[in-house]
Amino acid sequence: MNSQLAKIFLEIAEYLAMDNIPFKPAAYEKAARGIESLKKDIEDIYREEGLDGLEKIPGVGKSIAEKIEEYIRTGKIKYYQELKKEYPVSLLELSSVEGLGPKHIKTLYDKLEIKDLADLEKAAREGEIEKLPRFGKKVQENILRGIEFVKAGQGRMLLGSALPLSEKIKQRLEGREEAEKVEVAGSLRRMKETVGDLDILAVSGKPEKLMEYFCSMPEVEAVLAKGETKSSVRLVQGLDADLRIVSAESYGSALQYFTGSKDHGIKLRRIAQEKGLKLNEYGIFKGEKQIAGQSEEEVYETLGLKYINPEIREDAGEIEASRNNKLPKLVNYDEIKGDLQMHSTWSDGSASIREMAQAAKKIGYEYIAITDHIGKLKIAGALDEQEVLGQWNEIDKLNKELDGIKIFKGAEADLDEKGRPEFSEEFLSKFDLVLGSIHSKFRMAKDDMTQRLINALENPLINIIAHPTGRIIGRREAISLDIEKVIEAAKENKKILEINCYPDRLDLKDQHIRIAVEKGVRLSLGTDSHSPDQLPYLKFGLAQARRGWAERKDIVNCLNLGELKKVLTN
DNA sequence: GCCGTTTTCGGCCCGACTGTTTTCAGTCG
Repeated sequence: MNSQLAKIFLEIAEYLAMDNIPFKPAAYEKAARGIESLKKDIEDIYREEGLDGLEKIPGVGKSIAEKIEEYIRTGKIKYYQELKKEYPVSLLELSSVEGLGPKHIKTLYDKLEIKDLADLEKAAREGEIEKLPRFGKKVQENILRGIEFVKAGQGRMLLGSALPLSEKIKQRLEGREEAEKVEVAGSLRRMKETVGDLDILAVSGKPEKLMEYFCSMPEVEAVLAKGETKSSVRLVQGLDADLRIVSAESYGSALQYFTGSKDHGIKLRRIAQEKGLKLNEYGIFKGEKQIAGQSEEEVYETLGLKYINPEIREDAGEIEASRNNKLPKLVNYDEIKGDLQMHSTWSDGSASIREMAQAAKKIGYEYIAITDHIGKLKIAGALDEQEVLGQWNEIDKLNKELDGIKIFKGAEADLDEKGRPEFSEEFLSKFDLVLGSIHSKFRMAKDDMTQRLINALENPLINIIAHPTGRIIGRREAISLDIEKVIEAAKENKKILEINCYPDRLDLKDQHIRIAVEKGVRLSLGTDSHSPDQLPYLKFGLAQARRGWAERKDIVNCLNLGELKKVLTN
């Protein structure tokens, strides 16, 4: 419901922009972003708090709240349908083509009756588009290229894939003598779970040379735009990358500007205005004079703010917290002492327990939990009781033999439709820690599913709920769940919720983490590694934790061995 | 249409690049 509504409002924004109506498009876009980043189902908000609740959503006022109400009640929004009637075009589909905006789309419809991607492609191939006023041959070619890109289904890339790619490009640029400084900005620096493109910032005394190199890197498939300070390329990996070059005195303000988020930046510039200053990517200006901009710290300080970590720059209260000196002290990577979910060859992993433990020790961990699947279900080579005994035997031996790393006897127990672990209670009580997780019956009704997890949380034999919402980014929807009730149940039963670090899971996600943190529910980080090379996935889960405002005290992996044992036996 | 340490009206972030034009509209982030 949330993303459906967000899409409708984005489309309304496009319609209004087509007619050159000022300011309203930005208002609808902001409302769409506000709805998209909600922590709760918008239907629940409406049911519990009515129109007043809706108006509390950032960017939503009286008029849009009423439209949301109308949609929840009738499944339709009259205003939207009238716009749609006037211009029966697939707006979001068309505007997903790079370089195609509302004005062009209007012209294309008015002159050529182009309604969707198929119409667009046909007209472009037949050479109709270049004949239009203010269009030309190049526009037509760009449209055809853009259509290819959309059709290739290239959308956002997982953080887990984009981060290594950006590192590689960063290293390439850093290897050039004309590059004085290179940094990856954008949503990647904010460590969002997926990124739409790579934003790279550089300081250089010879920008032309660096631009030239950037546009000719082996990863570049096509150059979309090339200028003195800004270029844009399409990478063979199916992602766009932008390079912006600024001078050293503008580095901080440029980094701030290109890191975003959009709403965070807008609010900062408003604050600058209120102080009679101007903030842009080149610095903070008092009249013509630059008074800050070398470093991000300086930019925030000049605006009367404490430095804000990139992960929480979402205009979700961080600016107010910064002003009042109430920012969280975000959990750091060097505070992590172990990994609490991984698999071995005993179930579906590809490495032995010894190999996993040795790799973990090399990272510097104090402990790991081996959490192979157990139970009757044949998923992922689940162990039966006899096999569990064998595994414990091996873990006991390794714990005696290996110094400096403790291996916990863990298990990932499948939860049935009532939230019961499918394994004997006698055995479960002997594990050091038990993860309960859902691997089947993903489509239960919301109330039943919520109760399923609450039951599991009330079970004294279960310590942690693993990947609580079951989503797989880009492939599987999260289970239908009242997340607040689940978090509440975790609190009441003093249980732990997992942040699964696997790049396509990241579950709980940032917004859920923030609710858990606010309620004081403890969280665990588990990579769900199936081989040693996956242990570094921890940083992706940690990034989500930071995006959810988690501090050291919120993450059980920050406890030392003794402290953690105590928590697990409670 | 939204919003308020200039509050219920009058503002609304800011600049680079492209392509089609001879000064700028459109798009993007």
